[in-house]
Amino acid sequence: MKNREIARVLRLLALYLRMDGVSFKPQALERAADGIEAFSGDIGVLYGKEGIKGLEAIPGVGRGIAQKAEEYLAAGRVKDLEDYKQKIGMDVEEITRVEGIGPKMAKELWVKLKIKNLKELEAAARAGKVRALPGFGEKKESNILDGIAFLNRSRGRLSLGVAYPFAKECERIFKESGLVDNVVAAGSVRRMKETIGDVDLLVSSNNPKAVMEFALQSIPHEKVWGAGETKTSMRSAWGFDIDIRVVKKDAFGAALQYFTGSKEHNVKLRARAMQLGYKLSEYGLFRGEKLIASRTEEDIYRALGLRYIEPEMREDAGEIEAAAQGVLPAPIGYGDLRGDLQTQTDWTDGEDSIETMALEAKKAGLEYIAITDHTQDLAMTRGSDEKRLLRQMAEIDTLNKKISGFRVLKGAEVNIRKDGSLDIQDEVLAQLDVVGVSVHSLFRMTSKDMTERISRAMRNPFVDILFHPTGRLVLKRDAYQVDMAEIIRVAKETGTILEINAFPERLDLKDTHIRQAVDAGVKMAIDSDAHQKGHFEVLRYGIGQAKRGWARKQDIINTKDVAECLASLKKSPE
DNA sequence: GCCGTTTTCGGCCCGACTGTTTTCAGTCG
Repeated sequence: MKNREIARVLRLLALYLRMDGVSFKPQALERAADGIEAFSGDIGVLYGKEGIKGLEAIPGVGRGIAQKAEEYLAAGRVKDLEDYKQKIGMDVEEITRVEGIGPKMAKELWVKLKIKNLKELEAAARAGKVRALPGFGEKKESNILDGIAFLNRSRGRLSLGVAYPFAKECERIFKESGLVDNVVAAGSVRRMKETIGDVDLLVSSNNPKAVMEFALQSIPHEKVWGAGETKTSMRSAWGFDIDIRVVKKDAFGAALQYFTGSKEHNVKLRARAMQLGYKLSEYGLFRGEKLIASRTEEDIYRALGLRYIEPEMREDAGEIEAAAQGVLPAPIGYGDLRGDLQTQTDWTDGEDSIETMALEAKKAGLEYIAITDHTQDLAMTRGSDEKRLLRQMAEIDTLNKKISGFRVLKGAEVNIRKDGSLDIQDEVLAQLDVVGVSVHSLFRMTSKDMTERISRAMRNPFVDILFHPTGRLVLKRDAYQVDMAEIIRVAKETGTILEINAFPERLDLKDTHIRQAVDAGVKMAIDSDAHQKGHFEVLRYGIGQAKRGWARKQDIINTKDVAECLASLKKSPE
């Protein structure tokens, strides 16, 4: 599956063109990259079947870009891009990851200082060489160092949204090989951690040698770190490391438990085993030489006197103690959501129509969605004012008469202004089914000001849900300064729902905040924040975080049917 | 380079913020 590789190539080419000051072409390339990434099929297969014409059917892809995709599929490279790489010896992808540095400044850094990578940029900034460049200055230089420090903290980690699909793709490749009894991507992917260091693929087979050979052939990779009889490590073509381990069928459960981690969970679990007179390892649970359990994880936990602990909860956050006392809550399950309370459409920055989104959500097994397009302050998304919002509401009424067995709710993602007021009048908010609010500007306030700003919005009697409450972007930007304990307290006091935004670059609330909200008895909603029809699948990442935060089905309002869900929102005053 | 209830050429999301400026370019969302 080369969709993502091709999208990456197109985006990189766009970056180089921007450095050269080329206009419009970069947008076209980026749009095409979006289209290719959103395309549900395998672009290689599509090309094999329908050729260039097939590629051109993807939104944003015309003749020119289709030919680039063709070139990549055939040769694994695109000449235009290789020429640029030849000419500009800077890792532009890496440099522009620093917040505040775009293609133009990257070019300046290359031309004037011959900076090739992050390390050299950091050195130059420390030496005070960056501030001297035109358009740069002291403040910019210090922001660059901050940005690099943030990147270093997350170095080498991938977002769950990138790693998970590839982990599943690897599982599929092995399943279809016919060589294995079982295959599971263990490690932090299985625990649904928000970022992933590497992927541990665990395979059971009686023919390890064949499996290892198959791995080297079938997983696209750049480099092999080591290839032995039962373990192969490589740097995948997707840019992260994969370990593939083969174990015997009888020991699969023990190995799965061991390689799923977390390390801290396992340390505590082994200590418990020791106290009970056992020894626990990746080969099984033993009493002396005698094997007690190894076939399944359930067998092992049961033998240790524990209720089964789901992978997402294995972080040594009190789960072993709770399981031992029989008070570990059963977390929400992946099939429990019945609705989605945040989606965007082509009325603003989404790509698909209200109807397309509704039909796709229905196909994904949901019973209702709220349409929550942006409001007027977000001019760049063509956010709605009151008048346009009313028109959209009328359109939704018409649509609901047309679709059966599904309900489209009228909503909005209303902007919270600097002083905590909203950019839509209360009279119109009163007519919406779901009012979400969120912060989209002025992130650099003091914690006190930001907390007051958001609290004031939550106190509005028409406001139902606080969307992505902390504003963080995974691996990209820290949360704004805000007192979450106070936000949770005000949510409880006002009956405001807190969102678990499932979009992998947000995952906001994060797991630890979810746990705090659960403890405080605050209700939450898991939303996709879908911007196109293919995005409903991200809900699983939100559910994963909810599990990590010990949220039960009853803590999440969109596990209920539409009537009960609406009843969980604030009652709009008459 | 794409695309078309503005349709085969001529547009392309656009306003706020930041840090650098003395009138603005670059970045971000």
